[in-house]
Amino acid sequence: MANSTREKIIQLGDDLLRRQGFNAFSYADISKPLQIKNAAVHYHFPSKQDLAFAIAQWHKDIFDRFSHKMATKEPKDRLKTFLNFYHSIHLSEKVDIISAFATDWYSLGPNVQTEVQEFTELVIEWLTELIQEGLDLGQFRKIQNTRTTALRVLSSIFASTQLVRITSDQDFTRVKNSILEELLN
Amino acid sequence: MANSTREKIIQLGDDLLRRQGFNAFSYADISKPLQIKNAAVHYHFPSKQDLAFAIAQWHKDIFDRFSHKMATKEPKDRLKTFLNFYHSIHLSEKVDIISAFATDWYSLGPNVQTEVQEFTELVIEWLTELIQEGLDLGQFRKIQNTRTTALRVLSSIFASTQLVRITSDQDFTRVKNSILEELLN
DNA sequence: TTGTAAACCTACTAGTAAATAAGTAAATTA
DNA sequence: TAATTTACTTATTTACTAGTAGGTTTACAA
Repeated sequence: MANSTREKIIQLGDDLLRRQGFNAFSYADISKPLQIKNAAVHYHFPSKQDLAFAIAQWHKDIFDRFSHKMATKEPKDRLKTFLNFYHSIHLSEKVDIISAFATDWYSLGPNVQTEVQEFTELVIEWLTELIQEGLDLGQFRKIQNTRTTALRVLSSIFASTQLVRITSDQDFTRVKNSILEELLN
Repeated sequence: MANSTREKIIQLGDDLLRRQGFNAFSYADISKPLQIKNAAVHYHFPSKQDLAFAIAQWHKDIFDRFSHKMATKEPKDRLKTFLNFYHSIHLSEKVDIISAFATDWYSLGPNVQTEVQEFTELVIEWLTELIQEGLDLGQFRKIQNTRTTALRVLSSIFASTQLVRITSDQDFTRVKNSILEELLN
């Protein structure tokens, strides 16, 4: 059911959430492009919170599949793929899903918040393990505590998707390369 | 006129913008606490864009005074003061003004965008100069291109004000100390 | 063939959003 | 003192918001 209405709503909702923010889009912004009625969106997601929850869940699923597919690759390549993934986000004028949820944090219900927290922890742990493996294999340089390094990689990269909206495109590439240079031996 | 109604509106608007986002607060959220009417807010700021513009301008003024006051201090102390300033932001459950504007970027009119761009460039340049001076004085370690370093400091720190909403308080301190350790000799 | 459930639609409500028109009291200026 | 301006209020308007009640179509199962 890759192209079911439900799936289309989630994908478009995700797009709007990350492009404009949770409070900047309405059910009409979803129903119109999909050529369905307002009520049809409410049929699949009774409240906007339900939609937010589904979007968070969707990202958890995607990341799960991503990390499984990457499991066999070596740390260096995993990091590069991760950074390139964020590069594509920035090119599509969206921001990272974590920072999108973070800015609208106080508009989210408790169950959505929990889901986002779980997803974020998943990403941080994945990055932490990646860095630890890279260190063990001698591919990476030891900088600081692994979680701290993971946090700095994550925050640098996702702040960049926001910052480049204001400054210039080049600044993203700068930061991206700087992260690689810093870590790689 | 530090406590004029106009000033109060700007300060409360700034607070709401950075706590909830531009599209998550209304003129009622401003008028009620100030015990004035909706229309009184419109008297000072005919449109919400005008308010956003005034907030951006306000931050430019504040930063201007801040950088003048800091001009005589040495790079190391300037950086520490800068980081502590962001620490206080995070403690007040707000996010940095730049990232607040960045997330709601496509809700902003062109003149507001220009104002925000000018402010952001001001901060980046200030940081770049600070780092360059620190290097010249031998207080800082050379890592990369100075602007790149400035961008990484800025993005790390302001992403952290968002990220800690999701993860934990400790994570902010981690990142903050990591920035200092990385730069300082 | 009948029953049922999924996936909608039509039509609506109640509430809230930004914004405006017109009026007023108090202070400032000519 | 008269005229004007500042800083509001009262009272609306227009447009949109999330959300709902109830009806319709389609497909599939009993």
